[in-house]
Amino acid sequence: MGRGRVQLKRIENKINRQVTFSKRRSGLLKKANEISVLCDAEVALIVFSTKGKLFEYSTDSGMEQILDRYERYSYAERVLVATELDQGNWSLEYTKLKAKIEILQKNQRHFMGEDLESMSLKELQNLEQQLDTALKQIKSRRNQLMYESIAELQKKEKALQEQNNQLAKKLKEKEKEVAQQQIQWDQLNQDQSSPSFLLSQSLPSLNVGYEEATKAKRKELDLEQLEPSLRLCHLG
Amino acid sequence: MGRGRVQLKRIENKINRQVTFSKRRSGLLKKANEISVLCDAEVALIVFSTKGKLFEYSTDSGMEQILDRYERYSYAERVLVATELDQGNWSLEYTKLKAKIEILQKNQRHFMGEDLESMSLKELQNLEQQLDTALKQIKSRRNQLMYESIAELQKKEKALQEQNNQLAKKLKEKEKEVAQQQIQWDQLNQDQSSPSFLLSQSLPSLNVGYEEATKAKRKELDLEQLEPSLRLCHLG
DNA sequence: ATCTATTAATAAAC
DNA sequence: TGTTTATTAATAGAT
Repeated sequence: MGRGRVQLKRIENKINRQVTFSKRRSGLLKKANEISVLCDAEVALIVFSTKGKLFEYSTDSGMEQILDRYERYSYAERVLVATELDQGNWSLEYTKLKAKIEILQKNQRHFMGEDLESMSLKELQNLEQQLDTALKQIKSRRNQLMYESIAELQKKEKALQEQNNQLAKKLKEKEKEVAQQQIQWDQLNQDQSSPSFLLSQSLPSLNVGYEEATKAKRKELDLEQLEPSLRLCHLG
Repeated sequence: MGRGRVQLKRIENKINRQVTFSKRRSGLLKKANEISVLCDAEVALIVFSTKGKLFEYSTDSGMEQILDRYERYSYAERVLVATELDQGNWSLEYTKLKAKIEILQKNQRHFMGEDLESMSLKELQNLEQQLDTALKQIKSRRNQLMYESIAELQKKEKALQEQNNQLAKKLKEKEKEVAQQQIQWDQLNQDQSSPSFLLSQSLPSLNVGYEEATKAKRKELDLEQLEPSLRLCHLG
């Protein structure tokens, strides 16, 4: 039927094959429907194009029901055949897996942010949410490690800062001490330079004055200098 | 085709119907085979006669194979097509998404490292690679931020450490200075105390005793108290 | 997608 | 069922 007859073999021309597929497919579906109606038969027709697109026809009883009926009907026979051909199971498994991978890859494209044009907002939202969940698991361990690292560094920083403050404080006090002694030293120096000639004249009252000043100074040091250092040791 | 056309309705005459069924059945199977061969399509055809007898055709990949593929493929898609027709756009979207989510979730289980028993090595390899790629993108930004944070903390730590060292150094020098002045002071004190007790012999030894005790104490504190605290700073 | 020449399918009869 | 035949339907190739 058509201009010239066709051989029953795969049409190599891609375009021709596609066109023929389209035409014959509709014809097949039509005939499936016709026999179903005319002859009161239950028909299920499944066609996958080369590209993997699905076309189907089924009597109004519904595809699922017919397939169930088929399963029931052919159960015994099929089990036998399957057992007999359990050597052929291998290539069967292969085809099975191939088909599975087909689906996985399609979804994986979405997981990888590709092929998103075909997705609705809602679908994208779902995808995003699921990806978030998946990522959380994997990021978890790494984050944990990094957070620990940061926390430790911060702790270290804090400790160093504290020590820094302590040292600064101590330093300041030491400087004060130095300044104080400088003053004393200067005073002494002064006291000595003028009474130095009195000293040779043996003036005793100066000695008492010196003792008193030294004693006071010593007391001050004990309180202000030694105590802080002790405190530091306790804190360190 | 045939003598006179036929209406598309059930043939009431039982004999006619049976005859037509037989003829059309073989025609249908033939055409199914033809499209399969010509167009490289996967076809499954199941026909139950009124009497319940089964006739079937399937591409050489095998009926079971095709039905499995159908189940997988149409699980989501079929629901769409079926409901697309008699439902409005709104519930259409809903059904569509529901079906799609179903598929996504199945694959997402794999993406989340669950339900892996059912996966082949090849599938697992694919999954792993895809996940790696996807994760890289998302981890990138976060890692960048965290690395920056760590680097900054380390820099800060180093600066503080340096400052600490500087302070410790300065402190040491100040102490040295203090000690130096102490010596000078003591010397001065001695120079003064010997001529002074020549003048007043009443209670000079008490003063000397005080001086000596104070000096000893001071030394002890410098060595045992201040040094450890400095050491601590270097280690901190 | 639409058209048409041609083949294929098949209804009716045997 | 299988054949034959008249007729319609399907469709290959072209537009």
